[in-house]
Amino acid sequence: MVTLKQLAKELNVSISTVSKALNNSEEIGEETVKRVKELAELYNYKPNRMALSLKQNKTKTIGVIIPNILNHFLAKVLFGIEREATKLGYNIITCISNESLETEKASLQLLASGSVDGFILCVSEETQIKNEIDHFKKTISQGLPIVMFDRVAHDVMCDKVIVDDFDATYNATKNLLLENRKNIVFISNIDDLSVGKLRERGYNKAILENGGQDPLVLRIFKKDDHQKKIKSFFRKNNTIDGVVSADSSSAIIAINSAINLGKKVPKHMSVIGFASKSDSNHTLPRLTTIRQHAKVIGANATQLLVNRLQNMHLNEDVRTIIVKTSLVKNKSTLL
Amino acid sequence: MVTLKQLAKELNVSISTVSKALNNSEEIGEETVKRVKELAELYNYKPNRMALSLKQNKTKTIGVIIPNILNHFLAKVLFGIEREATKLGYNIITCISNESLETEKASLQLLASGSVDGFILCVSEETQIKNEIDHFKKTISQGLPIVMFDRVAHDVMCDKVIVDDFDATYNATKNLLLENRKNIVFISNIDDLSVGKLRERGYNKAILENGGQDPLVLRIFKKDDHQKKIKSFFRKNNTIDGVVSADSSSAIIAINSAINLGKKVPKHMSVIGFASKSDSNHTLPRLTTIRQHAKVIGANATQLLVNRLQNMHLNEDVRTIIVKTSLVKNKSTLL
DNA sequence: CTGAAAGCGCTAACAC
DNA sequence: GTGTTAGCGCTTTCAG
Repeated sequence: MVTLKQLAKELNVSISTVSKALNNSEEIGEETVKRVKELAELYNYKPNRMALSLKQNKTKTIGVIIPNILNHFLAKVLFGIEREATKLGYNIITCISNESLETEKASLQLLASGSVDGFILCVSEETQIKNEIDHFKKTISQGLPIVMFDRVAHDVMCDKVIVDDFDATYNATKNLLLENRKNIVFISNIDDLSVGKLRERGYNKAILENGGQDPLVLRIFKKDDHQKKIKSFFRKNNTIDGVVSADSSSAIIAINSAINLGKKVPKHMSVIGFASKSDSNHTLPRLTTIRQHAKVIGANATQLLVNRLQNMHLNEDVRTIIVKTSLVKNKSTLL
Repeated sequence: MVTLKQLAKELNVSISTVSKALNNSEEIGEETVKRVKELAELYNYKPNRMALSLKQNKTKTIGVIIPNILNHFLAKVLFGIEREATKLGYNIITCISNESLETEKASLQLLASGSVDGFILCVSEETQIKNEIDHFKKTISQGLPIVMFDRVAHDVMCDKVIVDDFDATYNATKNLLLENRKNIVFISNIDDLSVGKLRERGYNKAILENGGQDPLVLRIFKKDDHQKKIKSFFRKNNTIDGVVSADSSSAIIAINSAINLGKKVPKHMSVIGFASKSDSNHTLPRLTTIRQHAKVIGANATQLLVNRLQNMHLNEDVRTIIVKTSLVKNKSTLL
């Protein structure tokens, strides 16, 4: 890596002259600027980012902490964050908390010591269960803004980007009721999470408003054999004619299990689930999906953070952006 | 962020005393060390990473450039990299090339100017097609080691971690031949990639060796409607009794399409595909899968890089690690 | 127009 | 034992 010092030496000028020339300062003579720029070009000079960061006390880097990168939704948000960050001239340092509070804390700590200008994060499961928020508050009070997305800690004052989870399942369930479905089950493998709870409540509300049946919830746990659990549930509850799923995997398995049991989808059973476009290709008929617009969420979060970083002095009020889901109707439902 | 300077001032000692005390230098008096550490603890002092990086000319950060984070295999490798890097005391900066040569170049350039100590990357599709390697060579000659995984540029001298793609499909196809399948098709949506080509060749070899049929390849392109293409292929080629798939999506769609057309899997048709465990849950019967051990690949790549970083002076020979796939037999095949 | 010097936060060789 | 100083690469004020 060539430095200003080396360029200066070779050109027989001072370091500051080189620096100014490269930064198009008006102070430097035209001729000198030309000479400097040519040599810099030749040697492919790029200012050292660490030195710049140290000097300017900003890193142009965003710390991203997500609980699980193998979750397709979270990966997609990360994609959105990366793309927007790159566009705005920021890099991202990614840490994976693995749903662990300790790991989340450690990553926050580590990156807070000068590696990043701020954070975008999705709260880990353990953190949500234990309702710990001190580490977030501490980070913010150190002058590092945080933007939370999807799973957020409501008691932390910071910018947030969330999904209208409640409305999404409420509307999806309403849709199935409109199809005159009489026995709709809600399937979830994320009932520990804030968003999982919201989704369940949306379903509950729609069912209770309608009054035709009682809410019926099938909870899937990590240790379960998902296929076996769903299939045997359908076998025992033979009158199920509708499924609302809080996650994509359960929805896919639900359709395939129903077909395996000889049912026709959507003739005998309609299925709606939170999923992405590629997921919906994994069933025939294609899954009617609740889309969360993950990339938009990532982009929004990034914009919120960068905006705050660039207006730190203004001390703006915190904002919460709600990204509306949309219901993409495919062939696993009638209407 | 509290600095050494502030601690020194408050303790009425010099900056270097504080620094030495915190670094357990033998030079400093016991009493002083204690005072310093207590205050540092109180203020939660952490050395500034940028300053350290600048001083020591190493960032303890790895640049990771991957073509597409929405690809489950790549996301999983990233997960493996992150976990191993964290374990070894490194952070990762992630850039997504989006399969674009230009983006890949830009990321490499940007991070090479002092942000990272080295790179782990998977070559983008465009880069492979155009067979460009200058940017890699340049980076390496600047003193930044590169480790390539999965899709590699063979003409670049660097450490590599690859998969035995050829053997994997060769063996998988052999397996179907052992089941006495007579009309086996190879389905791929990645035939542009080096790994896609290797997988096809493995299939070809097994088929040709056997001599019962000619190789038969169905290529899926991004713009295609994958479901439609596979389903109509099966309709037109009604005697297909075996599928080897180079990607998970095609395998899943193949099974579900076959079932949709009234065939029994694996009675009438066996299917094997590259896929992960979670993918194999998306069909009933579960997909017999070729597992690539993505996390292991990520961990190996990280170890190679860190090892090289820590032994830069030794100038060791480059190494290529081949991570063997394994064939996980589920119920979409007979044997 | 150009250069010297200070300083970002830290470490380490070298005084005292 | 503790402090002074130089220097990592850069920007920027202030002198010349």
